[in-house]
Amino acid sequence: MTIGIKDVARIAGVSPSSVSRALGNGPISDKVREHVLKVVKETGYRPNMAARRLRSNRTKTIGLIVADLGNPFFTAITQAVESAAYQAGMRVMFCNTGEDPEREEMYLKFMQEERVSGLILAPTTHGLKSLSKWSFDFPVVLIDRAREKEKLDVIVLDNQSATKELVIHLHSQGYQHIGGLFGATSITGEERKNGYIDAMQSLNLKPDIRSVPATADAAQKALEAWFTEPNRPEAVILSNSLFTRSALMAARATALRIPNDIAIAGFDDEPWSSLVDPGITVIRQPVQMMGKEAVSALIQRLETPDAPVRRLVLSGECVIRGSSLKL
Amino acid sequence: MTIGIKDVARIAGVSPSSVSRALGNGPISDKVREHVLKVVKETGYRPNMAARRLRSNRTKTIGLIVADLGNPFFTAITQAVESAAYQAGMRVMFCNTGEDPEREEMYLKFMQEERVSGLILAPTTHGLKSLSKWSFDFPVVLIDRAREKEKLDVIVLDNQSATKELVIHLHSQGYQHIGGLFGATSITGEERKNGYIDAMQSLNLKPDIRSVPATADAAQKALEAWFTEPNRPEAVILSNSLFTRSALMAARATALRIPNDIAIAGFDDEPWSSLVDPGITVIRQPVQMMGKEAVSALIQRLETPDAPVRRLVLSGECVIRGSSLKL
DNA sequence: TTAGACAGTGAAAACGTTTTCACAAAGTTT
DNA sequence: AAACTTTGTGAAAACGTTTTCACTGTCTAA
Repeated sequence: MTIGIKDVARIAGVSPSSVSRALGNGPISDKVREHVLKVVKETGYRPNMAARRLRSNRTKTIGLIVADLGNPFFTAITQAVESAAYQAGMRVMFCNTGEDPEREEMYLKFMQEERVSGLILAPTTHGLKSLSKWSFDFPVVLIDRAREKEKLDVIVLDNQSATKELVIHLHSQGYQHIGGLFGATSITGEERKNGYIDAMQSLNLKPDIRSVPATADAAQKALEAWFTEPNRPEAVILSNSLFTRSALMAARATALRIPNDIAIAGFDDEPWSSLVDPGITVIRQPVQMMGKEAVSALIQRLETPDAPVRRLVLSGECVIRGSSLKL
Repeated sequence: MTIGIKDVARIAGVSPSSVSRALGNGPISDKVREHVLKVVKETGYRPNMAARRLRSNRTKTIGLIVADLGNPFFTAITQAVESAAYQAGMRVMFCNTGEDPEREEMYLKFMQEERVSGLILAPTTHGLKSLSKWSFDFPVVLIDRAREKEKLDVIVLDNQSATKELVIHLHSQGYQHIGGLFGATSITGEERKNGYIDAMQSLNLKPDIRSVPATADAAQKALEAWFTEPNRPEAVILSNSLFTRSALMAARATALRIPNDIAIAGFDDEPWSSLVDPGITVIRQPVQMMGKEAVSALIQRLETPDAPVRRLVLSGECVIRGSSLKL
């Protein structure tokens, strides 16, 4: 038998309405408020969120759907979103699709059933493309993954420029045959691939591309094969940190030294990027800011639903380490 | 204007009760069920979870509170719990305390307000000690962090034995002066410390201990100082992967070679543990199983609330790599 | 003083479901 | 054929809050 608002009201000698007002910020005298809050504390009363949400029709909850919690990029996003939401007095309902469109769809439905106030979403490519079929009655902010023209608010990295920077850096070191391994299941991988192609072409270099699903195994297998081909690349760009890890393992398996035999540059600065020897050259993303801005965009959208769509494009920072230098 | 169960009922030409029964598994004829489900699909009706939970008094939601999402151990736990819960037809409400007792308390309150079906908790030391003050009206399972005698179901690693194994391994390599750095804020750190002391004493070695708060910075500072002392240890045991990372950086900062100048062994087998050179000797925890067993324990407890308390102690696996060998 | 505005309060309606209850129709046992 | 069960259905109550509405005083402006 849990204690309800009526019990508190009875004990405090007031009406349930007054208790509700004391807990919220309705019009109430200081005297009654204090007294009620005292009783609330004494009784250990905890409001029933389900009832509260049903009646008030406000959930004060932000949905967050990311594609892969195993990717440190997304755990960092998650932490940033949670902390920003917390500061804004909102809760986060967190879901992880594991790059699986089916689970993504399930969670999207779920968000609708929960009647979240808003949603922050890092969709799979499939999800992104079918997003127009949905009709959400809450604002949606896309994070990390979006196309050029979306009808939603968007927070992304400037993938094109970031990849270009990596290519130019490798080229400036004297590498000519620069390969690229890109994730086939995310729009991010695609954008980075395009940036790579552009950059290579403007340097009069011939692009050399492989695409694989976003799993460490697939990447490693592809890389090992690639590394043992007769005309393997001198350098390779990896479109995410999972792939970078795989590249290190593939290099080890095929007995290639970094950067002597194969130079390496990738995305996402992880704790271990500087621990391995040589350190890995990476694009560092402003993850904290991305999470914070996503929440902020959502809140702005809630305040002004009809404001024009915002697209925030952030720049990555190129951190150069030994893995990409020419010895 | 979102569509409700009454709208569906009207369109289908039945009563709301029948719609409810068709969606749940109440007694209903196949004919009506099929028809209703068709209308549900056509209209895109999404049940209001708040209303459903309020009336049915069942949330079908598992709360999960972990201490540090930045720690890959906990992201793995989170993934395992989510996947097990999903299979059991339950949702997960996820929270991250960041080792902050205040936030932990807030989230515990929150779980009560949400009326979760059950809670899986990795508490801070503070939270663990004050747990008896709370009265939850749902089952609680402690994961990773619990004392010897808890009145709750528990899933933990055999920290004592695992640490002992590390000590014995280092000793068998010929190391005598083996130090230990342990987290001061978790019971896990404490248990590992005790295991270390026991093992050292039974080998007639003198324990040499440092304790720090569970942050990379604190650990690195402590280690750098330690590594430059005149009688620094020949080998050091780190009680979590954050600390292991810090140890690598501290060794680099003080120009100590691993394992020549300082041998290293720690907890948690992370992707980078084998990528660095030399690879790190670690205790690998059965993370998947821990998450799965936690959900399973919770569900069993829900089914048989009065069954005796279960304490599941799992063994770690010692993975030996170059960082702990004697050259 | 009187009228009007205003602040504080309680009773009761409302939120969108599920569940209880009553009942009719159909089946099953005597 | 009578007396039970069983099955399927709809009306209405119930879940625990917030919000609307009406009302009582108190304060302010004329």
